[in-house]
Amino acid sequence: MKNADIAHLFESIAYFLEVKDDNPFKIRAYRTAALSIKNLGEAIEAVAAEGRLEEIPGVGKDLAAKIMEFLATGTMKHYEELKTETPEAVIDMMSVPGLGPKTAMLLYDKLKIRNIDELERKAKAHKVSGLPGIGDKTEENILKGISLVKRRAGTMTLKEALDAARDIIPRMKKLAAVKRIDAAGSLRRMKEAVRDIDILTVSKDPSSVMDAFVRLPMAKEVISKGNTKSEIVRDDGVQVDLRVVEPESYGAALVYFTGSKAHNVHIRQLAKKIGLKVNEYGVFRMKDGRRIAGRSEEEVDGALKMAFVPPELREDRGEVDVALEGKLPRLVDKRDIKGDLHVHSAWSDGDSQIEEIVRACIKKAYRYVVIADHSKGLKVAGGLSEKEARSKLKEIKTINGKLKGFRILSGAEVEIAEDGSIDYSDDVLKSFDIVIAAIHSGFKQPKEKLTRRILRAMDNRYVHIIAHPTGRHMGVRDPGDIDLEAVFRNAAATNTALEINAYPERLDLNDINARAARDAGAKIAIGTDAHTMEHLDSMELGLAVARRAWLTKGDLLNALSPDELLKSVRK
DNA sequence: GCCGTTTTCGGCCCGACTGTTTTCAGTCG
Repeated sequence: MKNADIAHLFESIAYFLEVKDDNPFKIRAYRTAALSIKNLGEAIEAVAAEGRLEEIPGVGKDLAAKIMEFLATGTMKHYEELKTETPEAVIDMMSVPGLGPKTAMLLYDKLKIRNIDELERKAKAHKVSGLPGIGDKTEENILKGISLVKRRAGTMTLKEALDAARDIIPRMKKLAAVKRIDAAGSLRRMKEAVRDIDILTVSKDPSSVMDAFVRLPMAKEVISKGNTKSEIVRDDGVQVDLRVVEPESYGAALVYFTGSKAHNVHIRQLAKKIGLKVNEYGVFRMKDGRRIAGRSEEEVDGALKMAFVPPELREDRGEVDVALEGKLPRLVDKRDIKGDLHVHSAWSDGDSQIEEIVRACIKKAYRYVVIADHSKGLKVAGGLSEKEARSKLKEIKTINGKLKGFRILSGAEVEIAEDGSIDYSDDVLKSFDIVIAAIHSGFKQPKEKLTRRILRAMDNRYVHIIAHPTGRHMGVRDPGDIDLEAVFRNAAATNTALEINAYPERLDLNDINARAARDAGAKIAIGTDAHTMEHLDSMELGLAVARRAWLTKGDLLNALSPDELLKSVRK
């Protein structure tokens, strides 16, 4: 899939044009197109082959031609040209917060700065202050920005962000001055990767809230502290922003600070068309400036004649139009989840005995758990021989005999070999309730081979679920080069479910792919891949991916009762 | 560069903050 490559090229072009001080709307057009292509649920090669490029929102004649050019030649002339005429140092410097194209270009022109280290040296030597429009303050801020860039390890996982927010929000909630408090931003949208944490509050006494915030024990550094907005950096480098608003603006502010930016732009355009203006303070009538909504998000969406859009959907992936029609899906909910479809026990590489897992799952109000230990092919993870697998089945039977209202489903996470065969014989496979097949080696194989392995595994009538289909590990390993559309089609055709693996660094399938898989007719299974009892909590993350994929409970195996599940996966 | 139940040309979301300015440019979300 070349989607990410093309999106990246368009984003780069946007930066180049910014440095050239080109038409800002043209720059926006490139960014819009890049986002649209990232959000695409299918390979852009396929869209191009069918002549549908201009159906992609934000892609017109020009950009369609550039995409075709890239697909045919592997390069884009416009990009290459801009790249040679734009100094790399300027693009580098723009990664420093507070440094935009204008200042970066100025620094490059006047001081011939070649990289960020050099910029740091010159700023420390006070060579930056005194340039036109730059004083001591700006120089100081550049140094602050550089230290921030150096410490910031890109993004954190959704789990890390949730943990950080859950460390801070309860402390702030205890303050008498805090009337309401919510996480906002990409964290509230439950995005798989989060850059900083945005928190929104209501208070009659903002300054005392700000004081308490910057004095939090985990606040290592205070970036800014104002009356309504402050920013801190935690000891682990995570930036946390806190804002205070009036109660009558809380809903509008929550919409605004939750984003996404593309979603906000879309609803503001929409508002304009019907004579309204939306900002972070409310919804206003254009003709007399009167506020008609703002206290709650429902009120804001309602004023725009939209159904309430759940935060997870606010990515400008069609949710605005569907909300206008009042046809948003009822997203799958925590209460719909009746079981975990992928848990490892101490039989292979898990920490816990089956009985302990059962107790933990009963606590979560589940009705079943699939104990899916590794198979003999994955020796490093203590994969079970056929004989051990039989002993495990016996133990499960014994424990099940003692349980009421809860059931252990016997499972295995089996290996998909190089040729797509499975490392247990059919006789062994059919003794399990649920068989999950997975690739654990050879992710870098060529697309055809990798795809064929998965397709063949799905053709096995005893394989019910494909685990972590793309094999990605955020920050460690990119997704394998796989023809996902072929996988989705075959999943539907063979009644093989595809997993949303809820392991924090996996989240695989991701939101976009899970939605495309469902649209292709595939069933989806959330599995935590838990190896410890804490890992069972990752269901929350898998559920977030499912919601961001627009899934309803009818799309998820986890929403079925044990009996329904066993019936549903039969081939 | 895209886009069109107000348009194929003339728009394109909206506001805050900061710093360096005497009215605004740059940056950010």
